Amino acid sequence: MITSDRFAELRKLHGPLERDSVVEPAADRLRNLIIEGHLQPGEKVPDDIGKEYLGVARNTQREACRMLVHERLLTQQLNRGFFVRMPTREDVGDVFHVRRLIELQAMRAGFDTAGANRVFEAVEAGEEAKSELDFAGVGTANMRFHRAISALLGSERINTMMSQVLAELRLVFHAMSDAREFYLPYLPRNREIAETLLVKRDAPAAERLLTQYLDDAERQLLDVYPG
Amino acid sequence: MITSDRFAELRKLHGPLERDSVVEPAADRLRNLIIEGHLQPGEKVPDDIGKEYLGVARNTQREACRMLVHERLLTQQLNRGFFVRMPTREDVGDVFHVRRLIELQAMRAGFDTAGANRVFEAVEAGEEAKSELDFAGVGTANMRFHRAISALLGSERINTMMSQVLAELRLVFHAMSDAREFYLPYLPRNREIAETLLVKRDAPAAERLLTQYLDDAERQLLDVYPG
DNA sequence: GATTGTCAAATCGTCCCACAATCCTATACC
DNA sequence: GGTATAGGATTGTGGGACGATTTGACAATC
Repeated sequence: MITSDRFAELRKLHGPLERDSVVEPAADRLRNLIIEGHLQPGEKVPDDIGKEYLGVARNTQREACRMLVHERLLTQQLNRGFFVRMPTREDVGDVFHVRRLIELQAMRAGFDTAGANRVFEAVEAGEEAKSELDFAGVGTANMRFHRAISALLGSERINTMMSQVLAELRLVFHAMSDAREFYLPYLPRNREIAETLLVKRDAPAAERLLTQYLDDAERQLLDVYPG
Repeated sequence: MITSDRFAELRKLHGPLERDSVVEPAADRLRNLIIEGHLQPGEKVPDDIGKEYLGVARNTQREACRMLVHERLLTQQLNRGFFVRMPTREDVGDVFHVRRLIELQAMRAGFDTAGANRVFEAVEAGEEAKSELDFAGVGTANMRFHRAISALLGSERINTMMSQVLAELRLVFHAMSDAREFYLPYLPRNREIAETLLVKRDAPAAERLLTQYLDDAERQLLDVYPG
């Protein structure tokens, strides 16, 4: 259940909302609330977090929610309101389907040093988070790694697709009881993939590694994810 | 410039708006207005088509517009309102980038008879439209063909991505002066691709054909598309 | 004649309130 | 114990208000 205190508290933490347009930043905040798990999958998004946390009117919050519905982070049930999306097992399969399509193809794309750097930065961010036992950070870094990988394709559209798909995947983790350490064993594999592709420049091998990675992650996830 | 008469006229044509939720159907109508070219790229979407054409309040129309911004059909300029998106040349390149990613991969996917049927239905719809000199119909059928192709991948997410990308491509055509007959020469190639893939079952050959198709279409488009 | 400055009208972004439709809950009844 | 029902809460949408911003015209200045 959601209490007003919670949002008053968060609002105090994040400060008031200030920028030119109001809807986008409001949507950003809501998105973060969801991605970081402050709003659990299945949980209702009350109609007036707007006033309490975001400091925007009901209409405005609705616009923001509508955007997040479009991003598959929320669902809307008529006359019942907005809820944090609860991905099904099929959704998980589909997410990995898309990831295979994009990420494996990215292995075959060319790359420049800037792109390679972003990949390695993500790898290192993950390892650093691991050393600090910052599990949320590990998850974020992992997302970043895979976004960096798909960014090698150099398509703005694909980047946003990938961001959305990975955000949706976060919902899956928040819907599981114990997902904290899920990504830990995958960190070394991230590095291996990065080095195979970007240093050794053995794309086919990297593709095989990534295929294994995705297969393993999907299976492991589906093993514990409730229907 | 937009006149009220125009929307009154369209409203009479399309009838009043009726369904459970109101925003989605309103967005659907706006989307059609754009896809069918009644609203030209670059044109402003007045803040109150809502009342005049959609029969919804300003707030509601805003929500609908916001959705279409998310679909890349509209852009929003602060304090100036919503405009039909005007794709750049880079956008065109990126659209084809995504299409290659998806459609070429679809050549390698398996398929069932239902999927194959949808492809051939689209091919035939195109040929029929051609025989009736219905150029708009040819364009629609072509969209349908490529959606059917990418649907072979069997991913809900990819289907919607593809729909969006193709809708965006329509903007490109509406932004050109003379795009009527653009797709005519591509109809036989659609059939050839379909038969190579689904009847002869020569996926590599189909992939080559489709690669050629996409390369040609992109080049031909960029040749005439203004910067 | 071109640039700049000013001002009014139009439009936009947002908030606020109203009200019907719907859902939720708890109480009463069988 | 289960079902019906009434009342309250919440949602979806309409419509208006108001400040902020843009736009376009017109005057002032270089």
